Amino acid sequence: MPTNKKKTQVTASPERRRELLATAAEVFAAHGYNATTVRKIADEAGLLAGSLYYHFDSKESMLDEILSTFLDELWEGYDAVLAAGLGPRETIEALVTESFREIDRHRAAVAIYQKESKHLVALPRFQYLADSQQKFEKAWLGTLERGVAAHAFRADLDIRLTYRFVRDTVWVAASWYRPGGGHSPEEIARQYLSMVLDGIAVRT
Amino acid sequence: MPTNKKKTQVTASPERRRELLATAAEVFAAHGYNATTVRKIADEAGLLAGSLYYHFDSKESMLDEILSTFLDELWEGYDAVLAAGLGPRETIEALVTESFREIDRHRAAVAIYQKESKHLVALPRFQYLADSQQKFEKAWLGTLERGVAAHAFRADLDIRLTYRFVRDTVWVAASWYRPGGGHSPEEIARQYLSMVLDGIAVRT
DNA sequence: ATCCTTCCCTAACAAGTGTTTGGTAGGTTA
DNA sequence: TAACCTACCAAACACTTGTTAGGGAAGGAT
Repeated sequence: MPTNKKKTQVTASPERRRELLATAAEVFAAHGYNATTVRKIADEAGLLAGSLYYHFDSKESMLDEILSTFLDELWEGYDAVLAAGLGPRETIEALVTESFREIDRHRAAVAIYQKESKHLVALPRFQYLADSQQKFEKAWLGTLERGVAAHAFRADLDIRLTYRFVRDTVWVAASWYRPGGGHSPEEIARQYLSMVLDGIAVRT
Repeated sequence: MPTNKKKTQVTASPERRRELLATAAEVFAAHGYNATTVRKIADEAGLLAGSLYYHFDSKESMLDEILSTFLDELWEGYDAVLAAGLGPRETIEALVTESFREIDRHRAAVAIYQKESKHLVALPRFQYLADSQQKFEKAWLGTLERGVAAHAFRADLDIRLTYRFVRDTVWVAASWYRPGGGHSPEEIARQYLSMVLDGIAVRT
């Protein structure tokens, strides 16, 4: 959650920044960060490569700003859920629903995060990714443990495995989810929760 | 399943090829295909960049060979399962178990497939990726539908959403799975199936 | 009219990219 | 010994990469 200070040596309007970051995020998500040239971003945005450096001081800083603003918003939602004092099952439900809402709002950023965070975590500049991941694990794993203790969740499952499955399946949805594509985030969350909580098999 | 013909203008020993492909796959999986330079692969393998071109005719052809051999082996296993004439639930169980076995055997290739297949599908050279995905969807979706018809699986879930969830959750495991890390593929499959089929909530 | 700020362009840079060409050490075969 | 093959190296190639420097057009403020 404590992300980076955004020092840009420029007077620029924040509106234009957001526009450019949005198209950059789109391209990053579509082709991957490394495969994305700064010229391709500029092309998509309708200006020349060098002109991007009026708004940002490097390609990496664009990525940085995309990811950090996404994580800031994500934790705003998560913290609200965690502070609500819900029971374990209700907390899981709220976290999942909130996650799908974030995917809806930051589809590109989530896709980038999914693909690149594994390498970026090593870089000092992206330290906040490691922090976020740790906080993330603590929240989810803690809730699952609380649920097992309260006999809301089964005790015979490996809790770390369960955590990984739940976590990954939520976020990979960003790779196929398209806003306005028939399913609302809440609808997807409902279906997903129904499957994870109750299973897909018919109860006998 | 019908993959590429492997024309390499060289008399080379297939043993050395497999060695080099294995290290290339490792590097691709760790840093991503585009971020991986051919010099880094050569470095890791203990030779110079140009020497790789004695064994392969391009960086892309290495990727091609890695993915196609993986998919060939995968479909060998899948086809055997699908031809066994099992019931829907047993088919799902067998497919999931087989998938985790493939992740165990081809961890690097699966990780690469996960990250890169989305872009590669567009390239004519990797047409077989699209074919495989279609066949994959047909097998899984068909089995799920069969299960719903036979009252083995719940009828109130969106079957396409369920398919995506199940599919993704299986394969993302490649991002954290490490062979010889406490959990065998069969153990992971068992836990995963228990969760997906019966849910994590306590039955009331 | 002058100045200043904002936003972009032109043109180039140094480094790194995948790939090719020609050569060569060392073992195998004739 | 001579010819040959395998597997590599050394050095360069053409191109792409992220980034920078200097300039200029448009418009508001003075």
